[in-house]
Amino acid sequence: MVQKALKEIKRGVAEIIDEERVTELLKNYYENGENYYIKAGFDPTAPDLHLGHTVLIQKMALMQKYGARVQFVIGDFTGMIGDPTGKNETRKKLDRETVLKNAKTYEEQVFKILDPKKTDIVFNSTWFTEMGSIGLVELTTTFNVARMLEREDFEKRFKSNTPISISEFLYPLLQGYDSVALKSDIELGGTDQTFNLLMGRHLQRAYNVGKEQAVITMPLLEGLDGVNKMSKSLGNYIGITESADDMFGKLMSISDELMWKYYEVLSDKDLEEIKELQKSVDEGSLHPKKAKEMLALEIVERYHDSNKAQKAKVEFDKVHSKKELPSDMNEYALSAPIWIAKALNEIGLESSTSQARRDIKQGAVKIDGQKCQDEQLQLQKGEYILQVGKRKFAKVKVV
RNA sequence: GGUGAGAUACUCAAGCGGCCAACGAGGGCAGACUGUAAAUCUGCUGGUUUUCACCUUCGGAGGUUCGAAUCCUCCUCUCACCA
Repeated sequence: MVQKALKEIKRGVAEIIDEERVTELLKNYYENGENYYIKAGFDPTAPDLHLGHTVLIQKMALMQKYGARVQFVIGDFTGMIGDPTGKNETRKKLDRETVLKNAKTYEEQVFKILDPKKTDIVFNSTWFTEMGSIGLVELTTTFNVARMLEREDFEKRFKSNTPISISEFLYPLLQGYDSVALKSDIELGGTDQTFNLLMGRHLQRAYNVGKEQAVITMPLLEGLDGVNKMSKSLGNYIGITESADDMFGKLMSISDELMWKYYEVLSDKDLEEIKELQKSVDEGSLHPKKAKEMLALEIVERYHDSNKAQKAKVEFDKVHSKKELPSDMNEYALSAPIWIAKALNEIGLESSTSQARRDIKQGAVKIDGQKCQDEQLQLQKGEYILQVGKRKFAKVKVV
């Protein structure tokens, strides 16, 4: 049992630090029915969860089946500082109300995956406001600058004389202290978090918590561009609250190479099964598009349902493969006569009339399926279907 | 605290009195090709009830000039070096 659980847990992870401890926890669960705590921290500023986050959350959901209780930490205190991982800009301060609102949004999204009965949502300001400045200074004595500079990005910045603020040094300490306050058994995070996660171990020792958390890191999911990690600010993400059609479409647009990575970290299929698929594609017996469709269906199903997923697929084929019109389009009413460029701008298909003119010149604009050649065209009374590029459609009634 | 350098469109980055709505690269959008892929090639990438025209943009505020992103003054902010 333990081995089977461990095997499933290990799937797709980047690294497990202290695997023995994980084994022990599982054993204890199966033999004595004791639960254990897994922790993961989330930034209170970005409540829009995307598939990149789900890699982590799914892993936690899986572990909930094997006796884990999830400590879902909302970093409302640490959020004020901003994680220096990567090149973040200074954060805006968030007021209490916004934080709570964001937390609510998290809950709604996260319980699509996690089991609410086995999840505790906690705010780290709870213990940090209690800690006080003396406590904070004590916290800083547990670590030294040289070790802090071992962190790769700090080291780089230090060597290149890029400023590092003291508060940035505080961040890993604070995040690590969460594990002390919560007495976590395991902490999960992305590979870029490794240093911060290990800090939890260090601090648990320093504060004599009586245990040291194991660390599980998950690979970072590349975004739709296949290069950068999935993030909201880069706009290369698939949000879990997006409509079935959008989700399906976005998944279909990833490159074939990226598809296999997505399979590995996002799909519930066995690794062997995925290998089989990949083999059939390589041999040519399975069209890569088919393989991608299966992936897209699986994921859309997870966040919607199989019915909607099927519909999204049918719709997708209709619009893109057969080049037919989508079944629902936004409808607009305009008064006649109206200049075509103006109309496109008004209904939001184009950002300006100048842009509309450019697109018309390039042949990107279609009216009722016919390329629009005349940028001066006036739309007279009647109903038209306007299209810009391959994906933007609208129905317009001119009266 | 002292000295020097810089601030240009989504990002990086040219331009240093008229030829500048501003080179180039990345990104984005569109077209061709396709599997709405990827790769590749091509075009576009301030705005305007209408474009061989007009209007607004080069950190901010003034000034010089027929004319300024370019010169001068002050301010704000960044960065580097020294202390």
